[in-house]
Amino acid sequence: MEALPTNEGDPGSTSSSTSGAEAAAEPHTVTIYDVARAAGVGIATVSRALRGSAPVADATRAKILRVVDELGFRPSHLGTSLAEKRHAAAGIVFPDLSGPYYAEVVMGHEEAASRLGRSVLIQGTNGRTDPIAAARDLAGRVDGLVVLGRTVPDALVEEILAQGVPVVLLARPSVGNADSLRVDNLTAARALGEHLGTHHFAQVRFLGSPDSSHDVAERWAGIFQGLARSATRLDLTPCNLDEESGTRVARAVLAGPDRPDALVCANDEIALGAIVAAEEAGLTVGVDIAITGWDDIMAARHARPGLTTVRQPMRLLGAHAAEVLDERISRTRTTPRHEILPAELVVRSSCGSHPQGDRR
Amino acid sequence: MEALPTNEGDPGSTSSSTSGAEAAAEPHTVTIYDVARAAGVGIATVSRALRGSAPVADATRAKILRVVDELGFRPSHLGTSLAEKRHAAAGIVFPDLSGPYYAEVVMGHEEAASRLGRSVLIQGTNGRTDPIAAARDLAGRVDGLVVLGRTVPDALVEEILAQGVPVVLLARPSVGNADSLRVDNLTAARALGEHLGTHHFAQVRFLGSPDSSHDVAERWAGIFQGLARSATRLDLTPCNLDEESGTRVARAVLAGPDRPDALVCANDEIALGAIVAAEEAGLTVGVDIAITGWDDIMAARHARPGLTTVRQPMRLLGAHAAEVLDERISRTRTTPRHEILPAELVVRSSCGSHPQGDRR
DNA sequence: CTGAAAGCGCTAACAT
DNA sequence: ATGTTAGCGCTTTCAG
Repeated sequence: MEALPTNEGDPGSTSSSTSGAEAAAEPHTVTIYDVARAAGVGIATVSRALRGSAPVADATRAKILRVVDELGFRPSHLGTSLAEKRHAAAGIVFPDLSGPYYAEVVMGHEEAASRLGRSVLIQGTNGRTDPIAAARDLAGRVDGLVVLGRTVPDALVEEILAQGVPVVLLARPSVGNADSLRVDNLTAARALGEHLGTHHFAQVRFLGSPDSSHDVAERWAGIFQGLARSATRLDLTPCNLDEESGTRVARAVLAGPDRPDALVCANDEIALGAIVAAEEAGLTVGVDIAITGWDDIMAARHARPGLTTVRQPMRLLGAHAAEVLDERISRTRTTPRHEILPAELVVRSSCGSHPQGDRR
Repeated sequence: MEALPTNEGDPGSTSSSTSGAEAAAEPHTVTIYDVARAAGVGIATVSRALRGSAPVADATRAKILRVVDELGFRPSHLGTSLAEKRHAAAGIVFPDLSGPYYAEVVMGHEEAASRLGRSVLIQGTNGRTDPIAAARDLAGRVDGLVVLGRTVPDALVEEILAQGVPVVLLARPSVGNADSLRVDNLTAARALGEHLGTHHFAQVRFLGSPDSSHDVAERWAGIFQGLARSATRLDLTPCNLDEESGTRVARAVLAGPDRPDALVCANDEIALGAIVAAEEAGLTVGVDIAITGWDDIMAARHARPGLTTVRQPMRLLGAHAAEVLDERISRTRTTPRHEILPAELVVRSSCGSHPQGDRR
């Protein structure tokens, strides 16, 4: 297996031990006082020259800039922030096992927030002993917070809002006067349900736990509605949102009584896991059994058969959250905004239908 | 005194265990002074009671805690940090098109850093107009920085180190006395090369740009070495590290003269893109042509045929960086540490070999 | 146009 | 054990 030689006995000793002398003691960080003194002006003038908050004589400014450059002065963010009473940063909290979905949303957010001149702090709530404390702490270090899913309890959201920190809720019902962004799961789920109904499946099994997340609840409801008119039977088997759970649960479902001819999974990871289980059981996915996912993560389109799924605009969701948050932080808007982004049904061959956008 | 419930109706009320007086429009954020006054003590005592930095009489502490609760006091991170001269945060910079690889590393880092009591700031350098400025800015907001790839120029790394901010370099040659963490690309690449050589491929084509990244350079070198003893011919075609480029470049390569019977791609995304191109060309991957990737991202194992690749411990890389950085920040260690983590060759069927760890 | 000085909120001596 | 008082580094009146 992995007979890969780690590395030689040689512990990276290599390294340039540098000249040891210079790298060591940096006694005094350069402050605005140092610059002022060296330039023969007051600190206020330095501040003004650097941020252009007030007119400064050209000569003075030139001198200051030169000194700044010579001394390598970098204004302390801490000092600035304390004085300005703002962090120039936004935070984003995301839950549990962070799969591709959360990662995409976070990255999308970072890109947009960065463009808006705000740094972004991320905080997962995985193994955190106290996720509540972690979220509360984060709230104290940012000018605005994006909360993904049900990570943070409503009470805490209220508390954070009361502290004056704007909150944007993603994929979760609104709380207080927080903004919210969601994807139209219901419509897409209904479309998926109808699609399956049209193709005359006899027994559809939903893999997922509606009470574990609002998103999943909507998907389940939509599927239910979409199948309402057909003669299809619809059942539910609870399942966590990870691949391993998908495989395990699907394995049980396929081995049990009333074997369904379609597995509608709450997300792509479950579906990909289910595909493994189906193949194990000797079934040909897309022929003997239909399997669908949700999200359209990268692996969904590379799986064979291609996974029929519902595409969520993950990066956009994160990016849009940054914009919505920005309006609140900059007080451009003070009333809550609630938006619902559309999701798109992507039919590939895992559900046996005529593939569309699939390459096989 | 400051009870002026002038604001419009129905603020979330519920909230804290407060006496309800200050719930509405709080013009004045609760500071340590407010607590001290309300508790009839000095601010130092409040500080001591809250952080346990010195003994405080039980009665006093109790009173303070009660007041803190009533007023909903939360120490300002800004004030604390400025006084302590530390941010209690680490930063991580990652480059260009952030695919699954970077996301995994970042998430792994977040989890470990959080566990070490440090928040994490992320900074991509995608569309940033000025990535250098972005990185420099980040450096000013953290106690330590992780730099992924060649995002940040050496000179800037030196500058940041000189500011007294420890830096851990990931997948990149060390600079100054920064720590570095890398994956043993060379050994794994050699193993892959040998594997291919053993299977008697006639023409191997490497898809990737060795001069674009140190990692890619090592992979190319390793493949070269691994194939040295066989009669296999090895060529190189430059390619960016994304899927679309993979498809495009592979398309050209497969249509051109000297069609290779094996494509060794610099990462999984290129490989997945190449698979698309191969199938378009009517080739059966794993039979007519071998295709291999690098990283072992999620899609690699769900692709059909399963993608032969080299698994990088992505999350571990990020997590370990947090630990290495922590030693520097806490000054537990002052000499640079350079580590090389092992990578693992994962043979699946995309290279035509007997699958291992593949489900088909 | 520029300087002195008063904060921003908190920690940590230094005195009691 | 606890209060007083300096900072931490910067922004911003308030006076020239």
